[in-house]
Amino acid sequence: MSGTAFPRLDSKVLADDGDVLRFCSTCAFSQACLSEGMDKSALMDLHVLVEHVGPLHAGEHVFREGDPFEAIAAVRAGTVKTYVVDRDGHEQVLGFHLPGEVIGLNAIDGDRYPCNAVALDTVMLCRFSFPKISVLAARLPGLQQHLFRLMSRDIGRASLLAGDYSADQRMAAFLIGLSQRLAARGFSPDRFQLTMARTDIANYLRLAPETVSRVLKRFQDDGLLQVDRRELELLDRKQLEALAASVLRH
Amino acid sequence: MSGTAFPRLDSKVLADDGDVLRFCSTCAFSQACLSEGMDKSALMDLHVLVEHVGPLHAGEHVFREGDPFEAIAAVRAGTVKTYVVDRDGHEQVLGFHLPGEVIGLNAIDGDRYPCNAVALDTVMLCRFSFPKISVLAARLPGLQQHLFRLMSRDIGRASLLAGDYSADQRMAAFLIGLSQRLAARGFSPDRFQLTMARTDIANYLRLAPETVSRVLKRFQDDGLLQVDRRELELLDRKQLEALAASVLRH
DNA sequence: CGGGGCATTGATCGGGTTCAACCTGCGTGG
DNA sequence: CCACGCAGGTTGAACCCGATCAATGCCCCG
Repeated sequence: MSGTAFPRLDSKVLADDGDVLRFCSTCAFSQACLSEGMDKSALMDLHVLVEHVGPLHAGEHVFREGDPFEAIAAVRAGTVKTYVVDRDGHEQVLGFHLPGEVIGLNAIDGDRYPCNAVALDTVMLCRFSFPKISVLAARLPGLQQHLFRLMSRDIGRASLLAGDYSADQRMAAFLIGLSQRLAARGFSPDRFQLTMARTDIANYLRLAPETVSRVLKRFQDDGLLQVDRRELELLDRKQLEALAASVLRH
Repeated sequence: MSGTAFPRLDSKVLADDGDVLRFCSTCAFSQACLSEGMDKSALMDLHVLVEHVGPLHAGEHVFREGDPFEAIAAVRAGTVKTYVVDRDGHEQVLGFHLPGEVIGLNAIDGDRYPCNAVALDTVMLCRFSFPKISVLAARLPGLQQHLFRLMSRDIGRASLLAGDYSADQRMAAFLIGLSQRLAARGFSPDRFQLTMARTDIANYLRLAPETVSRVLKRFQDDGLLQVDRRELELLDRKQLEALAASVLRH
């Protein structure tokens, strides 16, 4: 459980190309590239450099801070938490990564990962060697464009939570954001699981765990949502969106 | 003063190639590309698509939120502030951009600029058409790599201030960061001008302007620095760095 | 049944905001 | 040349949101 999963390559899923393609047809990264103007043969080039990693189980690390940077990865299933730990041992959660989202982009500047990435539940990944995908991106404008966009999006996303918002605004933005991202991947936007612990949410939103509890409770009392342990249902999306608006900048 | 400077092209500086090169030899963007493994002829390709913009004067905008995105720009001289304004009119400062730094990277995902960029003093820019530089990046691995690194760096930088740090830590990190970036561009790391207003610093650090005043005063009383209006001298770098350490993650 | 980790709830505390007044340098016009 | 105005900056006092500390509750798993 303290080992790192990235170096390991689950080679049997690479047994034959047909298998790879079948697997990868569900990989959102490839699909997004397609929509960015890549043709079928280009997609083949992309697929041959994919390594399928997983399943990883809750608590297993994808990579750790300081590991040599070689690859980015697209989440295919599950949730990955990225975080850093400061010298006094406090954990700072950088983000939660759902299926279809890419991790490791913040490592490109530098030869080592600047943060940890850990599976919160059972996680499947597509791993892309960064040197190789760089070379490929030079040949495939659609891929280059896609990478540029992904990184640009992360820059914007990172500044979102930097604002000085109230606990209510932060929590609403977190829930609405989660809902939207899940919806984009075909999951229900109104009923979903919080795959992360309260303390993780708190660390991510820069709040105390107690505050997370209280805000969720108040939201429930006010009829905005229904929460039971990690099961969540959004009841008044309008009002939550209104709260989240200034954070998400609609 | 309410117009946008980006569309305008100061064509006379493009009169002949020699002139462009002379101008651009001071452009940090090109220099960084060189160090990223680009050869001389590749640099020429880069230079022919540069447009030199400026001088812009304090208060003039480089671009505004919602403007169609066409180009990124490297600051050659002066300071550029990027910011957004939320619906209730509160300004949120995203960053200050010194000579050698690139603005507009967060616009790549989307066809419009997601923020405003304004000159804080007299500013000179190198403007790079993004479609053109993308095409060029596909031919020049060094350039592609450089763009990837720039964006990756911004992702990391953006999450820096997202942590919940004390006012002292934020201010120290701001000053040390500024000092380091100025030093990297050949300016004095110990004596420099705060080109931005106190309220800008406050908005950037998510503090009240009053807090910025008080912290600066206390730092001065404690002998950490000397500040007079916008003139600043760092006196005890060690201690400031110690304060800033957890923010800057050394 | 017992234990341990996570979550909730209550009481208190404190850093930073807010509100308000005042200061200070500088440009402007009489 | 000085009075005025004004924007940016500073200082002081009260307040408030969220943190912290402490205790209790609740599941899940052994």
